[in-house]
Amino acid sequence: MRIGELASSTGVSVRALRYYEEQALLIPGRSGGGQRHYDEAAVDRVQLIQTLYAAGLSSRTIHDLLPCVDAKVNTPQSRALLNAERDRIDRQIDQLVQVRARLDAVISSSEAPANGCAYADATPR
Amino acid sequence: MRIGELASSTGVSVRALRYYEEQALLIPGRSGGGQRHYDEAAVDRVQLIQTLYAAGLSSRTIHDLLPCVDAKVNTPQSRALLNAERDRIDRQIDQLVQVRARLDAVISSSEAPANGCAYADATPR
DNA sequence: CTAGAACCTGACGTTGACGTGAGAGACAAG
DNA sequence: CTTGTCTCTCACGTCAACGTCAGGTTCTAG
Repeated sequence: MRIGELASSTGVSVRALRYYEEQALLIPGRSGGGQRHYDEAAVDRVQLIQTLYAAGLSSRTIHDLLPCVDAKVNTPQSRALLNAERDRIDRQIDQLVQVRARLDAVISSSEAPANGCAYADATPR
Repeated sequence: MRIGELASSTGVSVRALRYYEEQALLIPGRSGGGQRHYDEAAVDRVQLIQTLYAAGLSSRTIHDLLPCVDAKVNTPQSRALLNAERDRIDRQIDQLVQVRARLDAVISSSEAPANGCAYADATPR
């Protein structure tokens, strides 16, 4: 499949796919006149990349981790990287849980009907 | 206290504190010659701001939410914003938990001693 | 009063993950 | 063969949360 089809079937932009190649995350083949050609597996790969980006990983980290996720290479460096990222995500989850709890506290107190909360006028910017 | 003391007692940079003021997150008083002057409560406020930034909230969102967290105002708009951010954080946590699980799977399989994992040569960039 | 540290206001630089044209080539349909 | 759509490669623009440098001012210790 060509880049446009992969883009529409994954929901990411054509520009993003070219960027992934630039970052060596997803290297397509080339057909005759130089157009990119992706196989079916690219769909899952793109979705994995998007998931990792959404988890806050950088292109560099994703590039280093993908071979591990593919379970093809396994070096001391890659294990260290995996553990480091796992710990980072762990801390990030803790942070988010704390913030969520704080927001929940504000929400429940503000949604309690007769708790004396005053309505202020909106202050648009 | 002046900006330098607040900076060192919170761990954020002087530049960041000026930026917070620019974003209307923390407005200090001014002394005579125009120097910023913060009260003690500013320390907690700065730490709250940092926490919210760490949770991925934007300056704009934090600006809109701070009055709610202060529990002083309570409008339909603010409640909608609170719920929206809470849901966003919820989804973000889900994402992170999934990625963590995936990394854990890779880690446990790669750390299993005799599983036939091959050592590849490092591919530095 | 004076030196030096801390502070002030612009204003441009940085980083990452793309967005957005510009100008030209590739490819399927008729 | 032509037209239209898709694709190509530069290459500059964007946005957020600051970093950093310049040139000038304010405050504090001695």
